[in-house]
Amino acid sequence: MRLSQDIFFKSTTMSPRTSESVVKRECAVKKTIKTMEDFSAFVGLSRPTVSKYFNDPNSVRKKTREIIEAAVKQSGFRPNIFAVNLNRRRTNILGIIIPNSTDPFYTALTRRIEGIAEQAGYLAFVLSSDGKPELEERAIETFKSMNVAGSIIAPLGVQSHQEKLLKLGESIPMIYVDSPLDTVSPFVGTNNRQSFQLIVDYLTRSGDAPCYFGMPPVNSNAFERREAYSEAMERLRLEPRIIEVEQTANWDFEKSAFDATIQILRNGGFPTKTVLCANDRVAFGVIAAAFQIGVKVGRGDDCDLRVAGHDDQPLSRYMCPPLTTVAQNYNEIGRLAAALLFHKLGEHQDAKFELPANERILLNAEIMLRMSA
Amino acid sequence: MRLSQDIFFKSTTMSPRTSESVVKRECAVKKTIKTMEDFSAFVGLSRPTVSKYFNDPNSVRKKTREIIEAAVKQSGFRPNIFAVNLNRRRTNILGIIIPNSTDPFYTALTRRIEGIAEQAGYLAFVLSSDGKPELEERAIETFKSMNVAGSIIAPLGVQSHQEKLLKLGESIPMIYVDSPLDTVSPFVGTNNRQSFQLIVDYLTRSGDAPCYFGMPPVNSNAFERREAYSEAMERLRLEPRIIEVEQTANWDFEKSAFDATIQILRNGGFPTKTVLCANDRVAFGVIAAAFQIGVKVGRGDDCDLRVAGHDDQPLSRYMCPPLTTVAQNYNEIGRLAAALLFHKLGEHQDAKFELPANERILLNAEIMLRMSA
DNA sequence: TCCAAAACTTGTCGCGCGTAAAGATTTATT
DNA sequence: AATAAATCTTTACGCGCGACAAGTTTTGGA
Repeated sequence: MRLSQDIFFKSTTMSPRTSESVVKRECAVKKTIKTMEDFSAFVGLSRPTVSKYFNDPNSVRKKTREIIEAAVKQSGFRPNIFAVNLNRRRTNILGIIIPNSTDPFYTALTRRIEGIAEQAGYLAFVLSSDGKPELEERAIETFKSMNVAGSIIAPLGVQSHQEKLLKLGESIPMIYVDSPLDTVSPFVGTNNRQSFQLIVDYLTRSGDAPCYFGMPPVNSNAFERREAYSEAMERLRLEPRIIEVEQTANWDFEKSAFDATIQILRNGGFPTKTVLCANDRVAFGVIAAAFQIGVKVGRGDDCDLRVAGHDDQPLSRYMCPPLTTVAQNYNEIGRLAAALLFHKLGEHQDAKFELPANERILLNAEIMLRMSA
Repeated sequence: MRLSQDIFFKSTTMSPRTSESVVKRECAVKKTIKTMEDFSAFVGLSRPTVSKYFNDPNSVRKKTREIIEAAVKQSGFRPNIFAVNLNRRRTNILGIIIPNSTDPFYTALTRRIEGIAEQAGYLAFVLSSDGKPELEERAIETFKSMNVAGSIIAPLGVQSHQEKLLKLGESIPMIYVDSPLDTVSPFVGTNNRQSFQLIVDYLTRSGDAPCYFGMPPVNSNAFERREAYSEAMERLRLEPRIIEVEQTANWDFEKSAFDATIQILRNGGFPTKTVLCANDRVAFGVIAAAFQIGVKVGRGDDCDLRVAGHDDQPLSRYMCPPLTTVAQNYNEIGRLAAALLFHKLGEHQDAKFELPANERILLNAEIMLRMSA
């Protein structure tokens, strides 16, 4: 055992290599171990070695690793995050920005990414732009001041301060999810064309052709999905019927859809007996309004209206009636966004990862047939 | 103007006090300002003065403040978060732990706290324990390694590693929300006794006395609410009727309630025509199951079953039928938790804040009468 | 047994900033 | 105009750790 003698408590009291009583040792642990210096004295190794371990456990000998791990378990020591990241070439922080922290779609996506990040040794820091471009900008600046290793962003789209985002993108790798910022930046999301063709096809075959109930123009999906609907309809040589909705970037989808539907149903109803909504939350509003007006939603003979959504929110299957929708694969979106980011960071990927040349990934969606349409 | 001459770009090229062309200045900005040293040279002030400004803008003269603020706006400079927090007595980070990141109740609460924290100059770091005690523990250790100034935690309760939490509580101020960790730690939450008395009273007056449909035992609310229901019933000299549900700590409330309800309705139905659920998400599951079985939910004469919830989730009003429930005031919970924390941190409070001696705050809930009961 | 490679050691520097002390300058007060 | 108070500047240190260099010990293979 090679222990320097200048730290009083070490050799006999604290080293896990000694066989002192656990009680006594734990006392010492609680009182003293604050820094990696303390900790390295505790384990009886030099600080650089311990530092190496924390940066890459495999960079030290197995025996050494086991000694350190035992000591970590015993003392609960963890390197100070600020000190670690102050002096690193690249921090181990990932920045995530979502536009709405109460929307289950984004929280589910976030959760997935957090998990992957943690496994890869990164800490995910999540900020919400809360639908406001200025908050999105603030979040970006926060991440810049944190020198994040990379960032995954679900942008506000048209409202986003594109220059700022692109400028940040120059200094750190950024991946966009959910809705693209532009036509060239790395992106992972759902193929709206495919998903809307899927649902339009189904609705058309099984009943009335759908009209389209849009979402507020909060991001580019609002436009893309409307276009995708129109294309799918034209492909079937049907005339698209788009319901005009309020064009303010309001994230309270349910409420605006509810209010609009009440108006519509009181003034002659929808142009067709089938309504395809831009997303599930819009559909929730439509269904609730129909219920309250007394219009029966569903695909039975006794029903007045079919309603379909898009996204497959966690609650969609528990609606009355359960919502027919298209499932966005947020697990895959999260996984691929993380994979794309790690690829740009030069991280080792477990599975073989085929990177599309243009760094843009569009995932297919899956139709969820339920009772609402 | 007192500018040291040892930094080439300063006086003529970069100082905002000079009247150089904006173009030229912006070039300089982009290229060079990385540290507070750079920035202080840019504004033509000393670094300690600039440092003082960032710690408390009011600690410098108004004129100085304006100069710095203009330069901040122009350069976008923000002090490196890691460096700032490495050397501070107390960091400006608040740690928030919630048990489920996809539950709108917690996300709404979190959002509120984030906003308040930001206004007070703190950065809220949110971690989810995802229902798992080991993740809750990890989160605590992460916060410890970040030396967070304070923490707001919605604990897993019985499952929580109480010792760890209490140990952390010794070194940093901690406030518990939603469900208490024990009977003495600072806490802000809803008064389950009051809220359940409210809804039980209402349900009893307006129809059948309710039976109680519990939530999985994920935290102490599960027990407290059941007790609160029983008390409210006994007060009315009615016999409590509690439906036995699966006793695993499963956060997929809707699914477990849905499955259980299907079973119940197929085997003779509920003991009474009114079901009071431990929370709204449970009620969602019950309502969905009733719908699919063909049992009509609502308070009309043509209805078979009344269902009430607790919490007033954002979607509750859009259920079919809209859910009668009790609204937890998460705005107030968030505000008071933050206020309590800031009080312990010795922060100045805007409004007068009456601190209860035992640091425990129970808020009354408000009944939301809708169509489901 | 010997030797080179691997793994460790000691020592030092600096990341970007907070903080404190001591001196210089500006501002407000009389 | 003179003086005190407020505000600034200069200088210096250290937070906890990553990174690197140079020296020492351990390890494993022939």
